[in-house]
Amino acid sequence: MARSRKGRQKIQIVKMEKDSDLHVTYSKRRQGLFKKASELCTLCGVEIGVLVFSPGRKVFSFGNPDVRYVFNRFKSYDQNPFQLNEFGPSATIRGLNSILSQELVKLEKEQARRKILEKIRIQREETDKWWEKPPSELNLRQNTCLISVLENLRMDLGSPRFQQAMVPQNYCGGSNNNIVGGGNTDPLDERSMFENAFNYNSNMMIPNQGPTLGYNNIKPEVFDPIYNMNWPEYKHGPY
Amino acid sequence: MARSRKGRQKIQIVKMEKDSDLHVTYSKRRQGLFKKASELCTLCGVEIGVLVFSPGRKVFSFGNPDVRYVFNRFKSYDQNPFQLNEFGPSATIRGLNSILSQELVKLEKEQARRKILEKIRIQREETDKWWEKPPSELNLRQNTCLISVLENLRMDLGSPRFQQAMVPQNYCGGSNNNIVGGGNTDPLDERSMFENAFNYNSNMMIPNQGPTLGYNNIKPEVFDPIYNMNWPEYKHGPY
DNA sequence: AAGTCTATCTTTAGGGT
DNA sequence: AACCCTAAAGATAGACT
Repeated sequence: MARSRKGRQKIQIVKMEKDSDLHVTYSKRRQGLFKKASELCTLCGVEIGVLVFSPGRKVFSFGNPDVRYVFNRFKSYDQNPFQLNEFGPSATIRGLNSILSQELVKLEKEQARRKILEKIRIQREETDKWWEKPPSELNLRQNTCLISVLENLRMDLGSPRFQQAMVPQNYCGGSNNNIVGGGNTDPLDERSMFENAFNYNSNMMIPNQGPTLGYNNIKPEVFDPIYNMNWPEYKHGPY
Repeated sequence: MARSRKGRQKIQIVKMEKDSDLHVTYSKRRQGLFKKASELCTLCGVEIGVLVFSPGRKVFSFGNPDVRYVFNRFKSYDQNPFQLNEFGPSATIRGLNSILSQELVKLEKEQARRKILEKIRIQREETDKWWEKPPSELNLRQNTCLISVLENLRMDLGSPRFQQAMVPQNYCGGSNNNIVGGGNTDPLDERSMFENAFNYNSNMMIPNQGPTLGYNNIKPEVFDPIYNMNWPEYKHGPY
């Protein structure tokens, strides 16, 4: 109960040099950003997708209704020559413009739905932890996956980067502007790695009412990956 | 100089019903969101992509270094079976994991650079306002574009939605949850439409130092579309 | 539609546990 | 790393231009 703590200090908006501060600020502000996005979704009923690659090269996302959906919607705008290309649409076809994009949005929605349903179907069909089975029990797709993993492993065995990846190392900050840089969490901690592997949620807290889908005030065990994907599992490495 | 203006009032985070309030709040908060994203980029040196589809179905984006780049990076994570798939990577191939994703990131960077350079090349090669030329002067690509526009125009001429699009209308809010809804800006204002057509910036103000590329304290005439795309041109319809 | 103003709400830096 | 706490910084609702 000390009387005068320092309180918030003004900071310059420049790259933070101290690694531990950067960690903390990153986590706090990412959470803040997602909250703002969530509020904007709810207040204005808009669709938003946010992707953040942490300094540790992990992916965090916010999406309403879903990151993939939002970015795919963008992609079709991007590719639709009548809506937006580098020349812009002719003034003579402006009425067509809105119709086309409306149809595109409908189409996307349907396609996205189909894809999701198919994914769920496949997921149910194939049993858990297939990679732990003997190769003879794997289907073609799983075998192909395993084979190429082993191929690549063989090819990369001599590489110095592989040696590096095999010993524990912490995030190495400081060197800016190089997204390939940075390290891993301890690769010897197999349990946490294993848990990281799944599409767990990042325990995002949205204190107020969140967007239509995928959020609520409760911390769910697992976010529905259809509506929100946040990698990796929060507890084992948010950074 | 009235002594007591109301000041900020607390609001519930629920869909705003009054259309004019929603407009204002959307604009203010979108700006706030982008600023937060920008600050996070700079402070922590991370890569962020944000896409917002306004209630009027227009696209606004923030990206460091670029929305498309960030999404593509995400996509390769998404598709890379060793990094993140619905099963998760086997614990036995974890070292390979980081190497693969590092290589992928490098590859993406190179590919993105090539694409951008090619785009610039094409853009310079083809002259401005090609659609105003007689068809005989157009190249194959431009002609194909024009033809399909006309084809679609013919097909849709009878549609009631086309008739609608041809008369002025304002944004029609209220009906939630339907991204296909909403209207256009006045289609008779050809000048503004024409200006909208290009990848103009949305005059985003970033008071503090922005991310590495594409931002500064000045309001530029045209944002470099490589680093930031904000549609449509702000002055003629940000909503 | 965008900018200004201002009181007030919200976020967060810096510290502690 | 993930919480807590507090004071200050920052964002913004509401009103006006």
